[in-house]
Amino acid sequence: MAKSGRASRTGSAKADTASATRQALVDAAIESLRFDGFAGASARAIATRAGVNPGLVFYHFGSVADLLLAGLAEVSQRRMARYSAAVDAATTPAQLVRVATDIFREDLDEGYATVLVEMIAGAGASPELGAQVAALIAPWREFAQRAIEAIVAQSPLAALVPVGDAAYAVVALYLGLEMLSHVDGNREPALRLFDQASQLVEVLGALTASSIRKDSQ
Amino acid sequence: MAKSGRASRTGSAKADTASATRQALVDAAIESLRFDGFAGASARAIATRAGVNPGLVFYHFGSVADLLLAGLAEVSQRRMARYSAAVDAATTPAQLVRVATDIFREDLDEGYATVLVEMIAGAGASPELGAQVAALIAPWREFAQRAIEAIVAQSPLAALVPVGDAAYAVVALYLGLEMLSHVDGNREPALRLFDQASQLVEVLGALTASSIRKDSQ
DNA sequence: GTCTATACTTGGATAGAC
DNA sequence: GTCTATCCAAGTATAGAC
Repeated sequence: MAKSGRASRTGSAKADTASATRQALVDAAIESLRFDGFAGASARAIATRAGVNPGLVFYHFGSVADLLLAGLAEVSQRRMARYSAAVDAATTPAQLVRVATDIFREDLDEGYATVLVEMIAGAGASPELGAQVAALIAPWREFAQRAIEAIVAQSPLAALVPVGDAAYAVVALYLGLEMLSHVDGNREPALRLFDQASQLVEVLGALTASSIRKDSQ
Repeated sequence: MAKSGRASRTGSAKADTASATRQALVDAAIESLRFDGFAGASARAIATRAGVNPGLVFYHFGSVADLLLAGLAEVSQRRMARYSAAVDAATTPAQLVRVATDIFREDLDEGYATVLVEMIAGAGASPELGAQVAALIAPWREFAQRAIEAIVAQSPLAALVPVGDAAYAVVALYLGLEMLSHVDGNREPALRLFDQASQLVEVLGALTASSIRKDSQ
């Protein structure tokens, strides 16, 4: 709460019904992407979930696509805050991967990953929408790149694969794991891979530490 | 040609117009998934591409979803033949990865990967369709697993990650790379990763060979 | 058996009410 | 400024023509 509270440009005293409607529509758009998919996320479907008239989609957002983009932007923002806080709190690479695993599990269970996948797949047919979705996921590539840099910092691994390419692969893997686990109705194989990545990082960390010890002898 | 030629159960001499219609619809469904996306692949859109009456979708396939599944099955079958032949021809792991890279490039350029991604993402909202799509991609997981087994055979790597999980990751990565490269309109980063995988396998192959030599000394 | 014309439903968008 | 009633286009599905 207290996010945008009252105080719109109209300064109306009547509890800012407009921004309440906007927010209800954005929340409903997210739900609809999750449960109806991009194909089923129509103005009617979204408005029904929000409990408002379908016309309000167009009044407040201009088009269904723009409302869906607002939904994706909100999910992206919420999750970026979550991931950022977790990454800042982690002190070792192994900790970082473990905490990322927990948040990824949330992404699967709460449908955030589904929203992202539906928007990317749905936007493929439209160049304009595609470009806007691409702009919204670009920060995630950068975020992944920073996280990877933190993991491989001062490690001989850094030279093996360019971190930009590695970040690209990590984001791609994230998307693919969501798709497979969602269509299979089974998230276990995906989570197992995260656990294995966690172990791999621990092993690499130990190797790097010992090689650094050797170097400084 | 000469695939099912004439000779339907009716035995009609008039060039089997029915199966020609069916094939035109399946081909159009594939095109529509590729260019219109799952959301845009309506009976009308597909029938227009095929140059036939929309009602024929329902006469021949019962529903749009079933026609789309037929399209996916056809793409899957065509590509499995292509991949299988290539894998059989490759004699070394490095060759295998290189040849897989070439076919993956085809998958991106010819839209086969798009068809798969659109169907998986589109099927997410419907449990029935989801299960059918899952059944169609299961053979790909098995195929990936066999290929990975061939690569890591007699290698110490085999013990690091279960091949089933590795196959799951490879398929997920394939799907994610298609999504990212499609939405970005740039396939280069994805192809670069394949090249790097190719180099990695060559390095691992050399390491394994030398360790085997050592073992047998 | 194959296909077309058409009925019916849902979706996108806006003119006008409040 | 906010919202609703309503119009038109597009989608699904089938009854009936050939």
